Amino acid sequence: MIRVRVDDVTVRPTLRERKKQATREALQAAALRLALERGPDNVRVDDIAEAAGVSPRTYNNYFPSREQAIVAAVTAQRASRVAAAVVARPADVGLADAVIDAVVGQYTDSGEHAPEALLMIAASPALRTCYVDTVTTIEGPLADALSERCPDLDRLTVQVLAASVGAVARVALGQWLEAAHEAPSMQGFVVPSRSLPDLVRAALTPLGPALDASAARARHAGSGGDPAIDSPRG
Amino acid sequence: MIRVRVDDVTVRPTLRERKKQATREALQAAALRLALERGPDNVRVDDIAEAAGVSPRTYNNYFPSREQAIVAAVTAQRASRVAAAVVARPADVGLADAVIDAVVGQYTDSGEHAPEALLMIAASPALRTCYVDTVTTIEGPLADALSERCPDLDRLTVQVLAASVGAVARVALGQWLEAAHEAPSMQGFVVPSRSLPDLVRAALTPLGPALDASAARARHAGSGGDPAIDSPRG
DNA sequence: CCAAAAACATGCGTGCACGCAAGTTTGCGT
DNA sequence: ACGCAAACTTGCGTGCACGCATGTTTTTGG
Repeated sequence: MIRVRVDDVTVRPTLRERKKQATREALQAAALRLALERGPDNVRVDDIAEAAGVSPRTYNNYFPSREQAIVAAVTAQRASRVAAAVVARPADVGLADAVIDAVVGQYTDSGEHAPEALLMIAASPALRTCYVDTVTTIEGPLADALSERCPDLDRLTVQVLAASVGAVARVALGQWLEAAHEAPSMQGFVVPSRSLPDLVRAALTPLGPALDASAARARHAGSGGDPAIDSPRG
Repeated sequence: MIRVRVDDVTVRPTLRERKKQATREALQAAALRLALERGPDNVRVDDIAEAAGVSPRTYNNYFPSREQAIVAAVTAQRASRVAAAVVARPADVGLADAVIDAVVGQYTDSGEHAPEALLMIAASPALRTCYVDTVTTIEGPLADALSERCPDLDRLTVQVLAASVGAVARVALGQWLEAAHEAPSMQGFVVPSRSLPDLVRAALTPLGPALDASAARARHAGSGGDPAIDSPRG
């Protein structure tokens, strides 16, 4: 049974929320399946809506663009997983390592999804752009996770750090997809395609000093400072 | 006479390019003027096209969305100015200071544009989103500027740093616009609106260590091999 | 268990982005 | 000066995102 944790109690979602979730998942699944069958350009929103058993208008109540429905099947719940991974790291590892490992971890075991879906996404510019843009989804949850791990960090700083991590992940993902869809023998010196986890880690590494420096600064000014207004995402 | 500098020589743009630039500026100006006159929601693309003397279809050859034409009048050339400012800083100032000052500088003297335009943008969610998204434009030129300033930085690192700066500027701008469009008398503890340059500087500050650390690493690993790669943790 | 209220699904109409296939203008070599 | 090729503009058709009004389902308060 599906439950979500809210305010230290697990509550069963209402009927309404369960139905919405079911519809959403049906749309995601239908969109991905049809896109894989016919190719991304030969799928109309009407087809997806019909396959999911809802009206075309309802489709747009769930997804703001056609591409997002296709991509969502692959990226669902990634944001919350990253956030959970950040707070789950032991408290004695540095902030930079915690964040980097958490993000990298989400791209190592991505094998649950059909690799053909990633190939299709890499092949279509529109889907690639949409897929890359979904990484910004992690900013909010990641900011919350950073606040939970370093309560002395002010809100602006956590937003800044979360946005940076998101942007960097976006760059890494973009580069990887670009390398993945191009012919493997681009004239050149650069290695055509590193493994995605390695690329993500290499991309996030330059950000490490910023994360650790912020954490250190927060520890210092921590117990003396103003009781800042840090209500998580109100 | 308008000239652009390319490869150490100033060349006069061809007639074609001058016309394109004129059309683009006409569209920008018309879009901004009509939006200010009637309000952003009462301007159709046909109106803008007609006011600029081109067909509606041509409009979309220049701008991929209606909002971008309005916003472009305010944000034109910002990217290249930031990049130029970065490389123009004396070589003895640190990379972090150079970048932060360059970005902050672009938001201090923004007074050339009518402040009413910014108010309108702040008031319309669609325009706000579009305006905030334009800061990603600086990523490319900024990456080039970073490479020019620190030639030993590998391409991935400069892209990562540029993307982070862009993301942070986006956060700062978003917060400022959010604060600017809300009622000025939000009863509360938080200062309703810091000045934009101060906010941008405060937002970029946590990123400083990452910039300086990358510059230091590049300097010291200088003419060597594989930059910015950590051994994968254990 | 029932009625009022809130949330949601749906149909319709509008405006917009963009591919395509013309027609037109500009650039450039001879 | 001439003519060809490339680039640009334009009209048309299609698919999509979304506001609005309406009927339907779920929640809530008694």
